[in-house]
Amino acid sequence: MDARITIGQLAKATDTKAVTIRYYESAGLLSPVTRTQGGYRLYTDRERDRLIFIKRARHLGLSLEDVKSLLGLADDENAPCRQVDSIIHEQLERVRSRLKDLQQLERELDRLEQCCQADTVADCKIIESLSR
Amino acid sequence: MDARITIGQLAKATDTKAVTIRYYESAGLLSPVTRTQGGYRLYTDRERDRLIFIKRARHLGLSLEDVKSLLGLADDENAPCRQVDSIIHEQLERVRSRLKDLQQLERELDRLEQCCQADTVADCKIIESLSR
DNA sequence: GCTTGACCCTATAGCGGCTAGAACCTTCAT
DNA sequence: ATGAAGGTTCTAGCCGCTATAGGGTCAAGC
Repeated sequence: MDARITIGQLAKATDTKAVTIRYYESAGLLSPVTRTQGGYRLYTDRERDRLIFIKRARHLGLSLEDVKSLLGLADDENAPCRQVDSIIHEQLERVRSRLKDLQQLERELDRLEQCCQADTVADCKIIESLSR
Repeated sequence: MDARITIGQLAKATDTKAVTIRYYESAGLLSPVTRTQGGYRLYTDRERDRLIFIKRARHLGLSLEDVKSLLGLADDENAPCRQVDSIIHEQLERVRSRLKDLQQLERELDRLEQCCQADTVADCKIIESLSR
C-alpha cells in the first residue's frame, strides 16, 4: 500500500490522458502527493480514487466547477447532503431542458429531410425553407 | 430598394449582435457589399436575407462550416440537392445520437436523485455512488 | 463650423474542457 | 555510458461567440 505511481501509470490505471490529469491539476481538482527530485509527479491510491470520482462525475455531464464542489463536499463527512442533491438536481434540470430542445430539433430536421425529393438546389425545399 | 444599412441596423433587423455579424464575416460567411469612406460596413437586403438563412441553419444546430457549405450550395441553382440532404441527414444522426446519450444521462441522474435521503455527506448515497 | 452622443472600427483576450506540439529533462534497463 | 520511454513546462489551437480597450466616424442640433 501507499505505492507511488507516475502520471503515466495513473493515466493507464484510470483510462485518462496524462495531459488531462495535468489539466485537472491546473483546475485545482487533483494534485500529486509529491514529486521526485527530477520533478516527476507521484500519486497514490487516494489520488487514483479521486480521479475515478472525477471521471464518474464528468460522465454525468457535470462541469469541472461542479465536480470541484462535489469533491469539496465529499471530503467533509459533516457537510449537508442537501448541497450534493442540489448539484445533481440542477444538472438533471439542465439535461431535461436540453432534451426538450434536441427533441424539437429532431422533429425539425426530420421534417426537412422528408420534404426534399428534388434533384437540384433550384427546387430544393430545404434551401427554400431556410431562405423562406 | 437597394437601401444601404449599417451593421447596427442589420443587427437590429435580424436580432443578431453586431460582433457576431463581424465574426461571421471573419469566418467567411457574410461580407458587407461596401464600406463608407470612414470604414463603416454597409449591407443591403441581400445580406439581410443571407444572415437570416445563417440564423435558421444555426438554429438547426449546424456548424458554421456546414452553414458555409449550405450557403455555397444555395448560391448555385444547379448544385445537386443530394449534398444538401446529406448535410441535414448527418445533422439528424448527430442529434439522434446526442439524444440517446442524454436520455441515458437523464435516467442516471434521476436514479441518483431518488436514492439519497440522508442528512450529511457521510451517509450520502450520491457521493457513495460516485466513490463506489 | 462645431460639438455632442450614438455608433462604428480593429485588435486582443477570454470562456470550457481539453488536445497538440515544441523543446527540453529524468528515469531505468542494459 | 547510452538510449528509449516517459516525464517536464509553455504556448497555441479547437468552436462560436462575447467582452474589453482605445480609438475613429456620422448625423443632428446649435
